[in-house]
Amino acid sequence: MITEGKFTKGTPCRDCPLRPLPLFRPFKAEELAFVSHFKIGELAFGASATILAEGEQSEHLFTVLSGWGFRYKMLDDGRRQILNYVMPGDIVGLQGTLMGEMQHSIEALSPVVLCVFQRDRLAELYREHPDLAYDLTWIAAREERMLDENLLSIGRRSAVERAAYLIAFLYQRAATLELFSSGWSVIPVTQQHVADTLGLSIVHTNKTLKKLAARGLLRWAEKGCDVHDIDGLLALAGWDGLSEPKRPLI
Amino acid sequence: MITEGKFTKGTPCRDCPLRPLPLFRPFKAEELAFVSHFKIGELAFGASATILAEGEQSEHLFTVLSGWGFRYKMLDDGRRQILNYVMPGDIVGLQGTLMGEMQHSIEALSPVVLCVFQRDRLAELYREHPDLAYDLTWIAAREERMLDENLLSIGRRSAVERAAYLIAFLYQRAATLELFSSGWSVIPVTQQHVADTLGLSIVHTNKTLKKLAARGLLRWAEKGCDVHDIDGLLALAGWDGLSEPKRPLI
DNA sequence: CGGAAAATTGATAATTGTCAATCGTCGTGG
DNA sequence: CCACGACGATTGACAATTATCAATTTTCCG
Repeated sequence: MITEGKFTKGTPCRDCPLRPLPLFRPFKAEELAFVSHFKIGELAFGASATILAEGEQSEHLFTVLSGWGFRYKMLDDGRRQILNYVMPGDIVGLQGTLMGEMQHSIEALSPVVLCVFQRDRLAELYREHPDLAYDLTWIAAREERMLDENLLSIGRRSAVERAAYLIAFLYQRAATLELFSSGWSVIPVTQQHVADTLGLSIVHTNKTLKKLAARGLLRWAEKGCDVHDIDGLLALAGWDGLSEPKRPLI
Repeated sequence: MITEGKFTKGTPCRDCPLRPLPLFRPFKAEELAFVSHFKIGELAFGASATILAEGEQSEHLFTVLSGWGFRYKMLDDGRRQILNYVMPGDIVGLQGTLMGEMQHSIEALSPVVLCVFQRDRLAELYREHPDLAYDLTWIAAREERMLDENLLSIGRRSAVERAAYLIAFLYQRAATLELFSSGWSVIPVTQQHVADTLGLSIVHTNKTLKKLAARGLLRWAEKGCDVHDIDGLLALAGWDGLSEPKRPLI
């Protein structure tokens, strides 16, 4: 298990594999130039590595370039709550960068590569590139929106509804990123991750997922959850699904 | 019940009653000048008025000048989840302003007065006042942090711990705003609000609060919760409490 | 005074958690 | 190639927590 990430120079932003996705809003040439300058390299982690730890002063700001991870907090006695998942295009470490210490940890679910940005230059970003500054706020507001949904789900949905919501949520996020191109759609989480996201015990989570499988909505596959019927999941959760217009990528 | 707010010219920012609080970071003269110009008036609501409704296009951006409110979402069948509370100095409507439609509603707990900002001028804020833009992002990150804590609480704490956490959280936020100057400390919520925040039923919430009262940690007073032993609540919740350095006010 | 909203209570039911195994898969070392 | 061990999934039995139902009581206000 790699805990320290491996640093490399990485690919230049102009060759960014993410930016061409239809999901992301177009980027002005000067913005691209600035971001290229803002990025100082890449950091690679293995699956289950700790990317950022609670209590750390984060020196840098990151964008996920590839891979899946999750943000979580723990209580003193070890109870863990997964707050949200991070996927390509997500910004990571912003809370820590703005407010000092990280108040949550981030762990890799699969091998993860981050773009590394120099914290010092953030002021320059705000000074010289108001559009990018706006984008940062936008991205923070988007995270808030996801957390609102999660809170609603954990607080008020039943176990089955909650599970359906979570799987549908992850499926849709990954689908818009075109992570399922290869034909099947496996979300790389264990049932323990699902349990820690839903606020349920592992045993009850297992029984709940079985119910969803019995309805033909999903199947538990090798190393994750294979979605069979996204519409069924959405209906069961009573959720409209993600409504994401074009979003910024930094 | 007032649903439409009453609009007035309001007090000029230079006489803002909030800004002098030690909680808020100092403000440069030019920032004050811009914000004065950014603010177009005030909007007053009565207790239990709907300040913003899910689905609305919000024309404006607001800062709470006085009063308590809460943000919430509902499922189709009426189940309600309170996401967070809003208090003086909090920004309201940012999600809607940035991303289009509001995805949650906001209701007043007590009479509330908002400062109203012209949405159109937001671009100008980003262009001309990078420090204020930074503050906006900072405030969004702060909200995210509070939501993280809430999520941890709802997902992983027991009913009693959850209730203790919530009351301590609200108490501390109000205390830093010096809302309890008059000697006693009553949080203006009903048990239904507590229930909808904790994700519990009203009956079980009542029994849970009784347990806290039996331990001498609080008492249910007229129109709210009177905190008797904040340290006891913090200890019971296993929570360190709010750690807020100076924060920006817009 | 009357009525409505909020708080309280006890009884009972449903949901979810805990315990204790078992099973399956997979990678490693012999 | 096979045994071993680790981790994750699965199960059944039972316990604890939380929800629901159905009153009552209390408080608040016009």
